[in-house]
Amino acid sequence: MTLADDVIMTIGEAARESGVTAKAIRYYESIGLIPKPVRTGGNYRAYDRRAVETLRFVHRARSLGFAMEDVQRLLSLWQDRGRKSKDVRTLAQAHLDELDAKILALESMRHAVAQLVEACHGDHRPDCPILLDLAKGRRA
Amino acid sequence: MTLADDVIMTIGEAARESGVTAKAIRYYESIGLIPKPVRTGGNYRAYDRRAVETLRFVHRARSLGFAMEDVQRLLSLWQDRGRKSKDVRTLAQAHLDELDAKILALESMRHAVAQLVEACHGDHRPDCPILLDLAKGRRA
DNA sequence: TTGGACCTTCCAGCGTTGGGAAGGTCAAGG
DNA sequence: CCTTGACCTTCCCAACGCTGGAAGGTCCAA
Repeated sequence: MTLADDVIMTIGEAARESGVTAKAIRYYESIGLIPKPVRTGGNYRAYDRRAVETLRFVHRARSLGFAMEDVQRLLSLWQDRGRKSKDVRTLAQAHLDELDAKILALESMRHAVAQLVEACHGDHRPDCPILLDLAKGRRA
Repeated sequence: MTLADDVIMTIGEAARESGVTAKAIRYYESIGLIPKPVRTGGNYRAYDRRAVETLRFVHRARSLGFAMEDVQRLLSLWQDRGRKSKDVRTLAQAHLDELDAKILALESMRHAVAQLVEACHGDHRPDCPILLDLAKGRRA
């Protein structure tokens, strides 16, 4: 146990514990992704262990590339005891498909750019197949 | 020759010829990526063959994933007769490295998400390794 | 009491368009 | 000549997911 059950943190501490910046935490709150925390006498946001766990959940989901909308749905499913794992899996599978599409697009670009780089001798002379390609559009 | 030397086009025609939308052409002009075209009596932008070639150049560069800043530099190099092909190649190589980095990052995500999807049986039951992972942070 | 580290809210901006409103221009057809 | 409709103009807003900064309040320790 790193955290006791009754620990109350400021936004800065919650940020360090969760990996989400304080700015981002306020932003998540503003868009309704996470609930509004209670406030201290000095109007500071006060986070408990549970809130920090939620933040960590969000942080991990974001780091896996899930869009905010997906994170919202994942959070709902997480908190829904009656969820069907199928719904979670479907969401993740859709994200996987998106990742694949992005990777394919990037690899296609990578291939084309790599060919151009290879074709260019890269010396002091002005002749350059890269510029010729961009200008005329020859795709080998 | 598809285009005669003295053809003058409206923004819509230039858009169709170049692959860049009219909206994007105006944007490129607003940020100084392309020069301001002359205007007709009715205040319409008038593009000649050269301008459309430039737009096509931009379009191809963008489609290869070059950032606007890079496109700007590529345009300059293109128009510089005294350029060194080395400079062009260096730019393209840097972009290639960026593409590789992005692909690696996405593939790392893809790997993690794929594992989660595989681990989840995806039926009517609520138990779901995906949510467990996001919550507890176990990365296999 | 003073300093400095933290917190607060609000506003603005990043990049690359796309959408849409409100209005001007132009060519063709009646 | 007038209308129609396709095109053009400028301008502002939305998207994404935050980040930065300004102006000011709170808290703790020396």
